[in-house]
Amino acid sequence: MSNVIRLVEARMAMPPASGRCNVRMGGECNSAQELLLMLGAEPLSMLELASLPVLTRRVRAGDALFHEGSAAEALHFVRAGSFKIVRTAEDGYEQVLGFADRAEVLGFDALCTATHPSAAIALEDASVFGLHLRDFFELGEHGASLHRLVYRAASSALASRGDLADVMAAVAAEVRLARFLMQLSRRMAERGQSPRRFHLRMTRRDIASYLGVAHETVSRSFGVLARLGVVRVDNREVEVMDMAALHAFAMNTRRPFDEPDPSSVSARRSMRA
Amino acid sequence: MSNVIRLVEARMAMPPASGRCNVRMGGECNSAQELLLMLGAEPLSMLELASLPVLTRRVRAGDALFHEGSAAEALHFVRAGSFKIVRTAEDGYEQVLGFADRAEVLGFDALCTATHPSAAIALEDASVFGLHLRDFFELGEHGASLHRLVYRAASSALASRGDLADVMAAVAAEVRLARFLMQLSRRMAERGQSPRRFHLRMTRRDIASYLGVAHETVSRSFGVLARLGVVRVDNREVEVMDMAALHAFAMNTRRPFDEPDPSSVSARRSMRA
DNA sequence: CGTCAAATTGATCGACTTCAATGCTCGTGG
DNA sequence: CCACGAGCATTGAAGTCGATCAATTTGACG
Repeated sequence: MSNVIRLVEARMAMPPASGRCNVRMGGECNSAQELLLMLGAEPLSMLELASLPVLTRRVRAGDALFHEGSAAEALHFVRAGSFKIVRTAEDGYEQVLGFADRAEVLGFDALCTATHPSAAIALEDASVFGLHLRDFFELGEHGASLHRLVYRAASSALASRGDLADVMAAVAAEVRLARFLMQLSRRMAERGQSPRRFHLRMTRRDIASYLGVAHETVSRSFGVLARLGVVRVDNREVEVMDMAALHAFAMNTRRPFDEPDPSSVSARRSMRA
Repeated sequence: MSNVIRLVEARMAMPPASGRCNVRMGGECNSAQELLLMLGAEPLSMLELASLPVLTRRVRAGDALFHEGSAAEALHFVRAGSFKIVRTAEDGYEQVLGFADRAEVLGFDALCTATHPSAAIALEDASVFGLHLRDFFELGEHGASLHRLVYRAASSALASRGDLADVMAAVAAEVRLARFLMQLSRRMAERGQSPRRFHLRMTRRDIASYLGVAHETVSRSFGVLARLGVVRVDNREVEVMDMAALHAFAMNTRRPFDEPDPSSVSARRSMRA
C-alpha cells in the first residue's frame, strides 16, 4: 500500500519535491536513500550505505540516457518516466529490445564490453539515479546488501529479454500483440496499478519493432482485437475488456485450429465481414 | 557409443585434470581456483577466495541442469560442454532463448523470482560449477573480485539475449540464419578457435526455434547459402567459404533492393533456377 | 491554423508456414 | 558386428498471412 502511494507521488510530482536534489546533474543528498528504498532495501541495510554517491539526472522525452557504442561509466536506475532500449543497425533500422519503467536497471549489458551495446531513450520526460562504476565496484563489505539489490534488478532485466523472445516466437501478429499486452498488464499489476486500463507510452512503431512486425500490422492487429471485443483502443489508451479472451489469444503458439478455450468470448479469428 | 565416450573424455580432460576434483557431485578442492581462472580472475585476487565453496556437477546430453519453474538454489557456470536455454509454453512449444558455452553463467535470471523462468538443457555431456546462493551472497569484502566477475558474466548473458533479438528482427529467413552464423563465428573467434569452421552442437529444430522460423525453413536457408557458395554445410559441420558475403547477408534489414556490397560473391537472392 | 509525425486503411505479391513424404544418422538391441 | 528403428534432416507443394507501397486521416504542437 505504502508502495503504491510512494509510487504515485513520485510519478505525479515528477520533479521530486526533495528540494536540494534538484541540482542540475548530481545532488547526492538523499538520493542514496531514495534509490535503496526504490530497489526494495530493508531499512537496516540503509544505514551503512547512507553515504553512497548517487547522482540524479533528468532526461527529456526523446533524448538518450546513453548512446549505443558510448563508453560505460555508470549504472542507471529509472526513478520516474520510462525508456525504450534499442539497438540500431547500420542501415538505421531501430530494434527495440525492451521497455524500462521505475526501479529497473539500465546499461547493465555494458559491464562486459565497457561500451554500451544498446541505447536507452526516454519515452517521456524521465529521471534516473546514476551509480558510477568506480564507486559501485569499490564499496567493500558495506556493499553486500546493495549487490543483492543490483543482482535482482539485473536478473529482472535478463528475464525481460526472455519476454521479448516469447513475443517474437508467436507466429500470428495478433498473438504477438496479445502477449505484449499481457506483459504490460502483468507489469501494471506488479506496480499496484490497474491491469485492465493503461496508457501506452511508446509509438506504434516502437511496438512494431518490439514485436518484430511492420507498424501497419500493429494497427491492424489492434483493430482485430478491438473488433472482437477483447480490448478497447483509443489511440494510446488501452482497456482490456475480456482478460480471459486476451489470455487465450496469447496462448496460441501454432495455428489456432483447435477450439480456443470455450470459456468467455469466442476467440475465433475469421473476421472477414 | 565409444565415439561419445572418447569425446567426453577429451572434453573433461580439457582443464589439466586436477585429480581429486573428479568427485561425483561436489569436490571443493581446487574447483574454486579453476572457476576463478575460467572467469578471468587476476592471480592476486584468487588467494582471498581460495576457500570458496564451489560444487562441480556433470550433466548428460539431453538432461536438464535445472527445470523451468524449479526453485533457484545456485548460480552455475559452464565448465565444459554446452547448453541451450529454453522456455516451454503450455502447449509444449519450446522456445530457445540462447546457447551457453564455457565460462557462461546459467540461471542468473532466477535471482529475481527465486524460481527459474527458463530451463538449461545440455546439448552434449557437460560439466558445470555451482555456487550456492547462500554462500554467494554471504562472502563479505572478500567477494568484491568475484562479484566483478559475476557481473561481467551476467552482463554478457544479457547482451546475448540482445543478439537473439537481432536475429529475430530480420525479415528474411536466410538473413536470420546468416546472423546466427555470424554470432557463432564471433564466439568461436573469442575463444581462439577458427571462426570459419565449426560444429553445430544443436539440432535444426533448436536453431529454428532460436531464429523464430519453422525448422524446414532452416534447412532451406542452409541450402540457399550453400548454393551461393557462402558456406559449406555437411550435416552439423559448417564451413564459412566467404565471410564477406555472409556478413553482407547478415546486414539486410529490409528488402535487399540496393546492391548488396559489390565486394566478393554477388549476394543476390533470386535463386529460382 | 498550419505543419509534421503518428496512425489507420487498402491492395498486391512474395515468402513462410504447414502438411506430407523420403533420405540420413546414430544409438540400441538382436 | 550388423541391422533396425527413432529421431533428425531434406525436399516438395499449396495456401495464407504479413511486408511493402500508397493514400488518407487523425492528432500533437507551435
